[in-house]
Amino acid sequence: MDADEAVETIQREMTVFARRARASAGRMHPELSLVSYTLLGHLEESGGCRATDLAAHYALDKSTVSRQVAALERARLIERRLDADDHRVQVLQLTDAGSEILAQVTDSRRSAFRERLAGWPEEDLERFASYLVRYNTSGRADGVTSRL
Amino acid sequence: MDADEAVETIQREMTVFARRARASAGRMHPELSLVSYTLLGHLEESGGCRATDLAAHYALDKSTVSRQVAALERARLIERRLDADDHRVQVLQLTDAGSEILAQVTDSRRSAFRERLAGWPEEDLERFASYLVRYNTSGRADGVTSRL
DNA sequence: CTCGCCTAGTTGCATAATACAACTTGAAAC
DNA sequence: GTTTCAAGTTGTATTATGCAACTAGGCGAG
Repeated sequence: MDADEAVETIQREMTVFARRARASAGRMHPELSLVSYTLLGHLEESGGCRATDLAAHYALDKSTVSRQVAALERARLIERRLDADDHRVQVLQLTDAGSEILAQVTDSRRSAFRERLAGWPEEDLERFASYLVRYNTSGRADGVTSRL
Repeated sequence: MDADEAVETIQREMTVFARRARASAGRMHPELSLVSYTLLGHLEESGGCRATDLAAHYALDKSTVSRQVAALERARLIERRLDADDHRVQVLQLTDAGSEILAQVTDSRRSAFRERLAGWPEEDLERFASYLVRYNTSGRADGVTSRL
């Protein structure tokens, strides 16, 4: 395999993965869509952020994020509080219930991944993980170059 | 990083990728959605297959595939012909126009990927590609264990 | 052969995610 | 102060999707 072929394969396989993820995300966890799940995950990682940050990170329209956030708040999984300095800004944070649900979904997804990755040598797992990180961080997270 | 951490990272990063792909797929190529693109791609790879095969491969409902296929046929990108042996079966194949469009979209996606992967050592590209292939084929393509 | 069952595909219906545009409100610049 | 910009919300339309009910063709048991 040469570099061109490798790029081609990466393109195709990432697309297949994305396609399957999209098709099946809702079925594993009807209580939490892929979108909701990733939004909660980002809130956990970041320790709280603005709706605009979420929109930029995932290349979503702010209206979409607004509605998702509203739904998550209705479900008592996140809370909003007004930023003390700038009253336009709502800082979003996980509630205890949100953290718990997120942990549950993460666990069950992890089981599925573990099963999928069973039998891989540890060295390969670690290299695969580092490649994915490198790939995802190689584009800026503001949506400009992350549109793949 | 130990194996558990690696699995965790792979899970998170694959999810981020899937999320971004979903969010932005339609914007790069308004003329061909991610779904349509992958369906055409599969037809090219397989050299023609049934709607049911597409549904199984991507874990989609047959009704969804039926409608997508109808749209692709309306756009003259694919053709159906009845299987000679089994008249329930429609074999789907790319038209010349379909092949051409697919090639164009593939090219432009490839450019974006190349840019994204610029600077990666060839060795890493090849290993990344092989990991993705291994990951995607580790589940059967019939949707039973591919629901990630 | 015929009846019951299976498979491939279509269509009706409801839902969810999404984008875009118009709007509100608050901050900041001048 | 007025204009300009940024954060969010809401109205509207579109699209992808799943499920259920349906049609039509093949297959096996009797």
